[in-house]
Amino acid sequence: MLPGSAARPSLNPGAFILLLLRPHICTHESHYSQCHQGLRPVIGLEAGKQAHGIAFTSGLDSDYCVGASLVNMYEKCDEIRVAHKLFDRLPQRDVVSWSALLSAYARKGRVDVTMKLFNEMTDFGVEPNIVTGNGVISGFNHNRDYNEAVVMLQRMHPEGYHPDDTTFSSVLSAVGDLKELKIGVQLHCCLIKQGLGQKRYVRSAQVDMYGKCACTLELTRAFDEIDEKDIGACNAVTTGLSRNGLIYNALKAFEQYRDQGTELKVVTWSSIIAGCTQNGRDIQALQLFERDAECRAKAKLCNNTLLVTSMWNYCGKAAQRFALGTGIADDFYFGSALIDMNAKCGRIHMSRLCFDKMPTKNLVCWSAIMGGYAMHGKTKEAKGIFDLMQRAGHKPDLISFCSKMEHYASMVNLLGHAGKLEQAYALINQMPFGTDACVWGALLGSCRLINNVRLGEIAAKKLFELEPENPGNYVLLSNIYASKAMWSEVNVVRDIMISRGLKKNPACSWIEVKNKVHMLLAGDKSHGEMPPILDKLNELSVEMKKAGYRPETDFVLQDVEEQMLGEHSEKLAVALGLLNTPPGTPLQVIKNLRICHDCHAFMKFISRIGGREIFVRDTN
DNA sequence: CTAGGGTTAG
Repeated sequence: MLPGSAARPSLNPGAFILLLLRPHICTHESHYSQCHQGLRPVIGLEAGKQAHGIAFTSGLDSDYCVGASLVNMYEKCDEIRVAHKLFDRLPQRDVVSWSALLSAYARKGRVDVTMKLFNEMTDFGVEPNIVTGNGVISGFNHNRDYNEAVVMLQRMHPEGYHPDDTTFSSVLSAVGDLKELKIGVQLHCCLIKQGLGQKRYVRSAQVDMYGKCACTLELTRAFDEIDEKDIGACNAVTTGLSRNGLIYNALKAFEQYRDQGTELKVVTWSSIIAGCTQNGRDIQALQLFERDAECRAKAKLCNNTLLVTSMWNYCGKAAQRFALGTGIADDFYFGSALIDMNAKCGRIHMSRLCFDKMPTKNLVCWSAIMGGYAMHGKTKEAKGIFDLMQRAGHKPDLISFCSKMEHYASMVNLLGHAGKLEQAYALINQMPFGTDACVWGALLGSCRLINNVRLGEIAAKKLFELEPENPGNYVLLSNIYASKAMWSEVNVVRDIMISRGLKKNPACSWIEVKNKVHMLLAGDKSHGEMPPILDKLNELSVEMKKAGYRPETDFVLQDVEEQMLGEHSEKLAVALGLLNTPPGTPLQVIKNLRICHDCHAFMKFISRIGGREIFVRDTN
């Protein structure tokens, strides 16, 4: 929305346009302070187009400064073709507009075009400068073309540009991602020689690089040598330490910094929370995130990694309320986290809303929504997103391939559940980028459904190579054998399990009721409400039988051990939820193993007769 | 005269 005071004559019109264009990336405080003179920052492509319109009608669009800014704006809004067209029409093209265009192509991963234009600009009588090179490097980094970033540095050097602090900061980051410690150390030496050793960005970039290369000693030294430890340095040391498992030290650094009283930014919080959750410190993560009494009461129960999901569910909603009010949700990282969180909590529709709301999207956002759809078995939507993403010019990377893997896995699941095992197997063989455990796991699970020994053995063989430590695969295969009374094969699989020291994970489900998380083990007598839960289940099974429901006896065999102990844990959790929440409340259950067919039928039935939304997810 | 392009941490 354009501010009403747009035509305010006291403002220099050129400056006004710049104000309008700049804040969509909202980084410079100076712009904010200027904005406070009656102008509010505008965000997104629509606003940018309006600004372009005003520039056009006032004839300012031919100004070469405004032009360069417009090129930049269109690129940041993911409209590189418009940006290039605008560039071509600029009456005057100087090093700044060239640089804007170059970094635009670099950000898109168009290495060829970038380098072609880089060579071409001299023919037009415009000499690239250090900022041009830095822009290209930054663009490559942004697109995770780290190798290209390093190559660009090497290219700049003989051409007589002296790398500056910006160059070193971004190249160090790239080198870290490449884990090229040797180059990192060389750069460290170079920058000291050039007297850039005390620059702020360079310092935290060094800490970051050593962290990414797993050199915690050097990391700590680099951090200690920083005289003025600012927020960037602290974020770098925190992530660097927790990324290498030194979560205790990371927390210490974080707390030291927090207690200085300086304002913490979203990245600081998210990095320490990510550090905690990745290192099994869920409770700390929870406490850090929300020091709320209610939440802490819950934290006492939260001593299991799986409960992170539940924590996100609770904290995530609060975070979302906060984020949507402040515009933080538009941030790539936060936005992606919201998309991911909502999907994991069964709110795929909300994920899509968050995704659609983001004014500009990067690869991570696309991957998050695609992964969400894949997670929910919505293969058509996932595929649609994948195609849209490519049309939007994003090169799928490892993460999108992982999502794509999940997408394939859910296709395999769908085919398998429809009894089309051969087709599922054929699909796996056609996968263009190799396979992984989740795809084979889907096939094995499907084989168990209809007890197909031949394909089950193929899938299991792959899985035993890919994840020899996962007991679930052995159990599934032995169950397939058991269903066909192939007892000697059952014993062989059991023996392998024993010889590898693997035990079947005990089945366990979690449910959140009245802000408390309850853990239910099959046949667990320690839960205080077990008698009413069992009564409720009896009552339900009577109703179900009346409605013509017959338990699928074969599948009861599936988890003989769990069955012997009593009711499956997810049934217990649902019964607890039914007893303790008003009618119509949705129930969310998390289970550590896969849900069995019988329980699935049970859930569907309860959902129908009780008019409840029931959401059960496993650990994947 | 100035403005416009590039800097780290999840």
